[in-house]
Amino acid sequence: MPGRSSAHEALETRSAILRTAADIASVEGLDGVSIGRLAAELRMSKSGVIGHFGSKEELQLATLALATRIFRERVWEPAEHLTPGLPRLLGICEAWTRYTDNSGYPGGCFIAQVSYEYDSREGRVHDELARTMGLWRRTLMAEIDIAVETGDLPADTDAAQVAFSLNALASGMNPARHLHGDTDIVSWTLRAMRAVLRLPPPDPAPVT
Amino acid sequence: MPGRSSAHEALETRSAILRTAADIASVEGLDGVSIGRLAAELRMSKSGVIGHFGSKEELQLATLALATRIFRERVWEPAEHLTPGLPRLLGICEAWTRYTDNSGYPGGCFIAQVSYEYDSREGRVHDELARTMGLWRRTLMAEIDIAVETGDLPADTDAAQVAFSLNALASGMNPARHLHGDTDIVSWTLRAMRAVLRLPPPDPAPVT
DNA sequence: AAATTTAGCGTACGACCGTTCGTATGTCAA
DNA sequence: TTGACATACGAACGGTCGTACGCTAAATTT
Repeated sequence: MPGRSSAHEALETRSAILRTAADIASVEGLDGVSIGRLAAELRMSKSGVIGHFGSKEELQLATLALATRIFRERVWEPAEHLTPGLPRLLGICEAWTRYTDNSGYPGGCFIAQVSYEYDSREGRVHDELARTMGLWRRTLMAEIDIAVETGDLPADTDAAQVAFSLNALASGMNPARHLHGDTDIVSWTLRAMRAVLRLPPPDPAPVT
Repeated sequence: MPGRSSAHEALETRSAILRTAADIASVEGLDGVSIGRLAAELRMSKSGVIGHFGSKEELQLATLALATRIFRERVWEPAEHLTPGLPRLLGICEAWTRYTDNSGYPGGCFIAQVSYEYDSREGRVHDELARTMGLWRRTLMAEIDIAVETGDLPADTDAAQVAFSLNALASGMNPARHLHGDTDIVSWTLRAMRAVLRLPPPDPAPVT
C-alpha cells in the first residue's frame, strides 16, 4: 500500500535509510552500500529508496554528511565547553577515542573507514571527505596552538605534525579492534596520544 | 591467437595480472578489482584472466600474498642485518615509512588500504589478512622487546601498545598524503614514531 | 610423429547493479 | 469536492559482475 505516509514519516524514512547505509558502510565501505541491499534490509522497493536522494552519489554524500554530523556531536561538542588549552585538547582526545571505540556502527568508526576507502579516489565523495577532514584537522591544529600559547605544550610543537599523529592513532583503532581483536585500544591510543604531545603517561604518577 | 604462450610466459602473465590487481586495489580496494576490468587493462579475455586463479577470491588471496611478499622485502629484509635492538627497530621504522611513502602503488600502501577495507568483514581474505598482520605485529613486538633488553628503550615499555602505535602511524600516511596532499608525512611519521618510543626527536641535537 | 597438456579466447549464463519510467495511494490546500 | 503534490511501488532498461563450458593452438611429453 503505497502513498500511505505523511511528510513527517518521509523524513523518518530518509533517516532510516541513512542510518542503515552508514551501518553497512562502516563494514563494507561506502561503495558497498547498494540500493538493492538497502531496499531489502528496509523492506522497501529500490525506487522508494533512491527516490529520496536522486542518485547513488547523492545518497553517499548524504550518508557522509550524517556521519560527519554525528562525529562532531560526539567528539567536538562534548569538549567544546572545556577550558581552552590542554584540558580541552585532552577532552577532545578522550571523547574521540571513546567514540571510535564505541561508535555505534558495526564496523567501527565510519569516518576512519571511509577516509581510507576514498582517500585516493576521484569524485565528489573524495572532495567532500577531504573538505570535512581538512576542517577537522584545522580545528585540531588550532586547539594544539592554543595549548602551546597557554604553555601546556612545548613551544616548538608542530601543530600539523601532532594533528596528523593524533588522527593516525585514532584511525588505527579500527583495524586493531576488528583485525586483531584488541581490547586495550582505548588506553593504548590515549597513551600514544600523550606521547606525541610529549606529555607524561596518564596512569602512573606523573613525575614521582 | 590463443595457446601461443609457453609455461614460462604463463607465469609472467600471472605476475602481470597480480601487479595490475594490486595497483587497482591500492586505489579502489581489493573489492574494486573486477575480472572484467583486469581483462580490459591487460588486453586479455575475462576467462584468460580468471583461468590462472579459478575464482575471484583466489585472485584476491594471491594479490594479498604478492603484496605481503613485497612488503616484507622492502620493509623487513633491508633492516634484517642491522644490529638487534634500537638500531634495527629504527631501521625497520625508516624502511617502513619510506616504503609507505613511495610504495610503487598509485594509491599508496596496499597493505594499509586493505587492512582498513577488510578489518571488519568476514571470509578468507579477512582471515588471511589478520594472520599476516598478526605475524607482522609479533615481529615488531619481538623487536621492541629486544630493544628493551638492550637498554635502548625504557624498561616499562609496553610492546603491544608501541607496536599498535607504530602501525597506526605508518597506516596514517595514506590518507594524509592522498586526502590532504601532505608532503612532510615521512618526517612527521618518523617524529611521531620516536615519540611513542619515548626517544628524543630526530633532527635537532639529541640533548645539547 | 603422435599424444597430452595447457594458456588463452569466445560465448553464454544468471544475478545484481543504478536508473528511469508509469502508477497507485495517501495528505493537504483551495 | 476537487486538484496538486509527495511517497512509495513494480516493472523494465542497459550494463557489469563472477562463473562455466567448449574450443583452438602452441608447447611439452611420450
